[in-house]
Amino acid sequence: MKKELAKIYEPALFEDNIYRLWEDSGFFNPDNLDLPAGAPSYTIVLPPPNITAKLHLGHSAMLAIEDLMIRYHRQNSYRALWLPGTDHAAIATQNMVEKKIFSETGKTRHDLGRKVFLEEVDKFVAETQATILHQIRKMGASLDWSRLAFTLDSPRQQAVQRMFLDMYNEGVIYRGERIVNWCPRCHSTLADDEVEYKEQSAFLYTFKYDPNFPIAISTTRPETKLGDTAVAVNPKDERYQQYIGQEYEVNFCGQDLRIKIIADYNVEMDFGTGALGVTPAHSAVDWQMAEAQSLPKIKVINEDGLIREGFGEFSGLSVIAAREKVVASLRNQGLMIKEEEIVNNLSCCYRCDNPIEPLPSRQWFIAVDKPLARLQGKSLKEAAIAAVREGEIKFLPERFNKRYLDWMENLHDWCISRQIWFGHSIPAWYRGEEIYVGEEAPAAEGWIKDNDTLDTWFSSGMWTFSTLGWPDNFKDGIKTGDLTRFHPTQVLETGYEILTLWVSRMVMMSFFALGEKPFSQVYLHGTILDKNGKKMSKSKGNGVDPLEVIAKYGADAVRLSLLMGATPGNDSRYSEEKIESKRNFINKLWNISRFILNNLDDEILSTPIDVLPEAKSLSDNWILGELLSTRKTLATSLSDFNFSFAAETLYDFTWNKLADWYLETTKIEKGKETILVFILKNLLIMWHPFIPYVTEAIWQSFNNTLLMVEPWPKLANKLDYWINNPGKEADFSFVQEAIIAIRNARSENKVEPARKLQALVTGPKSELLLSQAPLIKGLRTGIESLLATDGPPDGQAIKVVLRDVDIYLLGAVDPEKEKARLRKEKENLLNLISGLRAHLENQEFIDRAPAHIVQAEKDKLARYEIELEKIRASLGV
RNA sequence: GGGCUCGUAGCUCAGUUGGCUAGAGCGUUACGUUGACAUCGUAAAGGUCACCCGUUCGAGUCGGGUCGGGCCCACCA
Repeated sequence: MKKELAKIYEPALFEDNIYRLWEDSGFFNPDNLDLPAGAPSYTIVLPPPNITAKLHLGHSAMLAIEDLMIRYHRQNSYRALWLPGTDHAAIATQNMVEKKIFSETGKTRHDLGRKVFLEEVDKFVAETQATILHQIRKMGASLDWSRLAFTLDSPRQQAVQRMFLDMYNEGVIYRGERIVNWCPRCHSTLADDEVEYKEQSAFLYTFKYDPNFPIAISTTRPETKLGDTAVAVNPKDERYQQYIGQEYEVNFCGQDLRIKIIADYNVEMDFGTGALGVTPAHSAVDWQMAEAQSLPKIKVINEDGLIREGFGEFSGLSVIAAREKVVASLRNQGLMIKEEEIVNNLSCCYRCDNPIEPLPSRQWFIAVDKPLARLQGKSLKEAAIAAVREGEIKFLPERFNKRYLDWMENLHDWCISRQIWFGHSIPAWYRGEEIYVGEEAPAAEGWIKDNDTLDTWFSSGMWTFSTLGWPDNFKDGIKTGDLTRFHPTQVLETGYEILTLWVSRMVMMSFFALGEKPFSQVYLHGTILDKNGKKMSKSKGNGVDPLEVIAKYGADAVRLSLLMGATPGNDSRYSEEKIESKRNFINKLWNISRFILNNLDDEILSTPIDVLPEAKSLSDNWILGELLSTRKTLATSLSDFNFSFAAETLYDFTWNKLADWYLETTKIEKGKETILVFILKNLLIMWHPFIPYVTEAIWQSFNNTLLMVEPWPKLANKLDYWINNPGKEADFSFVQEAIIAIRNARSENKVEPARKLQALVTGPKSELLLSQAPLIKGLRTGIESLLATDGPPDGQAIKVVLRDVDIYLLGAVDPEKEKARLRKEKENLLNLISGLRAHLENQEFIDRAPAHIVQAEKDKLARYEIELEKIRASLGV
């Protein structure tokens, strides 16, 4: 039974009910879809949002794009799985909760203790997670909630522990030292992106270690020079060639040092003296040089930012105090050559603003260069590079291939341990110098658990397979269950800013665990900026709450506004006007449907959808051709990830072709019911992945089935007929141009309502129109001759008629001007033709270009030649 | 410093491997409608496609350079 549609579409009245209807149907879960056994899978894992805060518009855009892909494939008989989840975001979450507790109670995490603090974090996580899941549902996202995951829930914890053990046993995970960013005040390490650089003025001191040392060095931190073991120069620097490889015993401010002169390309020749004192223990770059050259590493500074024991008068001093003392000593000895004030970047803690101290520290690492038997001798890095280079994994836009490969090729071992409390624990135990790795502590006494946790990207790197039942679904190298059916996934859709942080890690982790890629295609979306092109952020207060705009305009309008005008990898701007215009469109679609449904009865509505109705007039022919070519464009643009273009094509068809023209003709011409119902059903099916709510709401008013699982009708063979039908374009322009002609002709008199003319002029009722418009005799003859033609009308013929009509009606066209225009056009065509001929005679082009391009060029040439003939004829040549 | 990217109408952006008179939405103006449509329709105005040079029969599109935004990475010891 058909239900009456209201005059205005009010999203709030429908959305929640429809979401419930979808969810209750069970079809979000691909296991419940009625599909043949061999149906291909289509899997997307949702990039798990951080549970630090509620979602913003960027997330909404992500959801809109992914839901579009999933719904489209679900309709088209794929085993479509979209897997939801959230990320524990270790550091970010811990900071958030620490701040919250501190502002509420004035207590730090140390005051609470590890256990109580983690309970607080869990409370926070539960709250935000509920908010986030609610927001996701409001967007209409068709996620399979039965598979909901969290990077720190129990199945994921088991997976992470197992991964750590496997990697450790394979020698991929090892414990080693490296320079970390240490905040002496917070007593914790900082990730590279938590370090903030601040410009400050500092003194650059140039001096010699002692009078017998041949080279002067420059530094802003003389106190660290107590730990120097080398001086590095650029290998191309002629000044120092003779010293390279030599070793010197020096006494620097009372400390005996052994300094080797080494060559390294990282040294800039024109900075300072072009010679760099290498302090392996207190500079990341120097550490690398020391590793490369096997230099000893002397620790000078301790975890409190004080000079360590064993440095005589300097021991126990702060770095600043030690610096003053060293400088004074150098001045006294006459070793100081130059002191100049410069501006440099100071590394600071993002939390407390204090300068950070690079310190060596024992950490857990993943060896990215270790050859692995399970990867046929390739290292993780090599496997991850090969997958992209050989095209197994593709990026969109393609330019991110380069960024990925550049980053991968320069990748060093990945430090995975973090000195924070919230996160996956490290399954390692220590007793003195002994290390044991395993989930349970060894039976013997005295073993102490590793206190650190894992980098959050360790667990999110496993996201594509930890969510599909790994490791239980992976026995003896063979995938079972969900892993067989859904891995590798088809598409990873995410923001380009986490390409290196996340995407690259997923590739390595998947190759290690399963020996296969995690996904085939990576679609990278841009960032949603505010109206002025600025990033949205809490501190600026320019963020937009998706729930608010959904409440105001409906989820469909928000989705469509985020999909249209957004291209992969490019940022797009948010504006409320844009949402408003999409809201208006959705209402238009509602009213188109309402208009059609009001003119139909129940029987016709049950017409099978895969029966192409018969076209009885030019306008029928035209609109069906447009519908089917729109559908074709839509399918190709969707498979090319050209979402914006897909939506625009459909939008243009719906509004400019269907509503503005065809529906108007049906107000005059009756008997279009079967065509209208065919168009309406197809229209709703095609729009559904973009704007699921309104389309489902309309569909439900006259169907018992769910639009969500309504397949696109099979019309392939018919499609070609309509697309190749040359009448389809002509009819439209013919009508339009006729209207213009009529209006121009009658500008002095009263004008017939344009839309009536539009309708009348196309069909059998044109007689009526013509009798009312005696002025347009030329048009009449034209129409009559066209109507008399059998078969599809010739577009060119229509154009010729129209030109005649134009000239006749206006009487104002200067024949000379027209001739001049034609001459110019002729000139143009001649140029085109000779160019195309030359092109086609070029053997290189014929050999190298794909066949369809060559054919297209040939077709073009043929068209131009025909056109040229016509112009020649009208010029009387 | 290295790399990437963008510059098209007042604003936000399309422009599908170079092709006929460069498009859309919003905004502006005029006229017409208000029995599918918080309207809607028809039209108008508005662009040296940042600039220069080159390749080509032909450049918004390809190459080189200049200017101006944005992003990423590295980082001055």
